[in-house]
Amino acid sequence: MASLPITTTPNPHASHFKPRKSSKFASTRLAKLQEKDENRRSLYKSYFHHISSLCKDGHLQESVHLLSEMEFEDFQIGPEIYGELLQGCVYERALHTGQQIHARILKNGDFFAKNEYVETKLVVFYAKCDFPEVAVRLFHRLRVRNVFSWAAIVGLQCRMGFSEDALLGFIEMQENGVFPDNFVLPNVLKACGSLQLIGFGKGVHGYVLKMGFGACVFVSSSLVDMYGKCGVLEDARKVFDSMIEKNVVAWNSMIVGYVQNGLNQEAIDVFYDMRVEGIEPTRVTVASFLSASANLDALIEGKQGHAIAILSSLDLDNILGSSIINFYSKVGLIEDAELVFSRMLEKDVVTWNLLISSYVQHQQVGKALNMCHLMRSENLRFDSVTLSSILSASAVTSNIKLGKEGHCYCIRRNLESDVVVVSSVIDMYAKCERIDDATKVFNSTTERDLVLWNTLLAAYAKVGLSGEALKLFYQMQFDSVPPNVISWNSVILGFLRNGQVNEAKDMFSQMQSLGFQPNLITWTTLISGLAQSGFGYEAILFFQQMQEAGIRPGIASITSVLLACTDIPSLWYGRAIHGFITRHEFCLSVPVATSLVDMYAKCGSIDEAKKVFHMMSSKELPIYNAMISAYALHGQAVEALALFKHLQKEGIEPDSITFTSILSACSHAGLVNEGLNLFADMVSKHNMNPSMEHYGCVVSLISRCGNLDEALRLILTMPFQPDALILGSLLTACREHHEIELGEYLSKHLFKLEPSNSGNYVALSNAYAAAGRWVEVSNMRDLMKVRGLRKNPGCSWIQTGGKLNVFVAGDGSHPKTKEIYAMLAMLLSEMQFMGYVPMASNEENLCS
DNA sequence: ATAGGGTTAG
Repeated sequence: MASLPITTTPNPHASHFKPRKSSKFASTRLAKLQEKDENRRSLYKSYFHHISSLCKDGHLQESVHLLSEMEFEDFQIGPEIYGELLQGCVYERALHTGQQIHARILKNGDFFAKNEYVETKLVVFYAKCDFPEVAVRLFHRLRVRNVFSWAAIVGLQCRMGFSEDALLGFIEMQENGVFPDNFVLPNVLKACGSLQLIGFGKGVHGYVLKMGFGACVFVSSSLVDMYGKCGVLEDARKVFDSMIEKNVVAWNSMIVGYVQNGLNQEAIDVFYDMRVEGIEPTRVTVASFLSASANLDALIEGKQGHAIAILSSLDLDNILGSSIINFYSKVGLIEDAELVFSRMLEKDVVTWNLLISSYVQHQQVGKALNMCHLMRSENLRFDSVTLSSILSASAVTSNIKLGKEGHCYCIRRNLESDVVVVSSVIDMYAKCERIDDATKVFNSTTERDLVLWNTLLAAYAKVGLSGEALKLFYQMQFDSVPPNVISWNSVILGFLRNGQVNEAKDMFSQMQSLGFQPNLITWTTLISGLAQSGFGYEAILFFQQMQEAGIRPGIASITSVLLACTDIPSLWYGRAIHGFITRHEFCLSVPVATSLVDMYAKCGSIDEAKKVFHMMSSKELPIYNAMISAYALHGQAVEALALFKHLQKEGIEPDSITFTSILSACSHAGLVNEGLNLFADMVSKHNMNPSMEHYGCVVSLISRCGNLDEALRLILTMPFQPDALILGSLLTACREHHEIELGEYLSKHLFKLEPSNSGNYVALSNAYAAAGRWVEVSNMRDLMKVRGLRKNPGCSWIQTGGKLNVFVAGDGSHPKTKEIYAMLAMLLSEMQFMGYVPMASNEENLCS
């Protein structure tokens, strides 16, 4: 490389030597001297060659030793020797030795120090040793800045991350008449890449072609890399394809370019082409290929990558090792990730972080925290990535204590300036139901990226703060952060969670008209939200539209649409969707099978529920729970109890949901003793704290047997404030047992608790109806109207209206029979007017 | 000249 002409006269002082006397004596003396001089000169030459080859072979100390020998022999040392030594220091990155040589140069005076060759070499040396202060100072003192010193300084700026300065240097050297060569250009292109200055990069590309550097593999590989970093993969590919001679780096740059732009399949294709060409992969190749495999969840490819790494006996450094660990954790093979981790000799923060985040993502929070402790005992500090994982662990387990500790750590270590960390903090507070703290942290941030906005948006959406969510949605656009699909999905979810179905549908059509493609999650949000708000039929329609839009449903959309079938309820649609699942070869996973059992049970076909249940070869707790609950719903308490016993025989520990189902089975069947025994077992044998729901079952069990006082006592002694559901079940019992006074008392509370729950109004109306207090019944209906309560096919007004009809006026003897029929007929037409298709039971009730 | 990790929506 640096092949500056070496001074032809080894000793610079020799040229100043002039003989003064011309006598014969003098001339023999002169001849002797000249001979001696000749000897010294050849000795000098041999020293020089010796030093030079020692430096090239990396024997720096020996060559410095020779330098000392020469100084001792009183040789005048020329620039080329210092040059060789400094070059040796550059190879070895031997800063200290180089500084010693620098000192010797200075000691020898200006003549050497001001030599262009030596000066340039010093700049190159300090630059390559990443010593910018000295390198830049020496560079500025240079009288002549040649292409070598420019290259060194541009390269240094590039390495230090001062990309702008590197580009300014590139411009300045040209202004000074120095033409950038194939050593400067890769650095310039790297700077363009890291600044994503595609325009500048294209200009440099033009210069490359004009000056004929296109044939240099270093320059062309850098062009591929630059285009890749700027995201212009077509141009990267063009340069790559035009390369006559491609080395590994060129191939690697192409692969890396694809991976970094999410074109993982393309990266894999290039990798295979490279294999076909017989190019030996390097660690960079395999690491990038593994990234692509990890991103695609490509199990076979990734395993091949690991095998290639072993077969090519690439050593397992931090980066290759991390890539392998990353691949195994992304595809869920944690044991393999652990194995690679244990085989790595030197682990850094990234390696540890990978395993920690992998544990968190697979819900193994205990293991993750354990790894954190081990990492600390290895004297490695947590960085922002570690903290993101810890905060995420706190979020998934709703562990506010751990979350706060994590937040405090971030404050102490100044990690909260990292947007990703702040997003994790906000998400943690949101998931721990501290929405105010989440807002507070959000407001304290100055730099907000899309994910940060989306995190708070999602937090508001989840709890149904649709107004706040919408405000945030507009505010982010005001702050010139354009929303993405996730933002839209959150706004839609916010409306649905707040019961604003029309607004949600509105947002859905708005996003489409603005060119956003709804994705699987958008559709699932809508289907699930509609199903949960009692719009089962619409949910099914959306499910159908989703097929038309060419989106393949996921597990969540299938379970949601099955929930929609239970909401209508429609066995017909339920069966159709079951057929769809089978036709589209969805495997009968536990959540899908569970939803199917639930759907069949709630749509009235316990036999089909049983069929699905028995189809599952390996049964897990959720499906047992669904089946027990199915039996409960169908009043088959004996079967429910048998299944409950069977499940325990299988060694499966019942959970809180199991007890809810089995208690509700007892409650429906009026099995008071069994129910109370199970309730006692749950507390004493299974060490569970009964939830409100469990109390609810027991309350309804006792109260339906007519023991309303006992039920009320239980409500008053339980460790919760009674919720609407539990008061509602007592209210229902009041209706059945004609306890109007207690009913009215409970209703007052209920209307305060849940002013929009029509069920409560209906229950009280029914109690009034049972007592023949028709004025109150009609008052209740008006009250509902005034409060704007919705009526839909699921609204118990219609259903209980029907029941009421049978209950009170069934024999036609009641004096108000006619009015009741009129009211029911009106309800039915009102329902049809609102666009609902009446269910068979509505009409049946009316006819009876 | 090329290389590894963390955050948001059902």
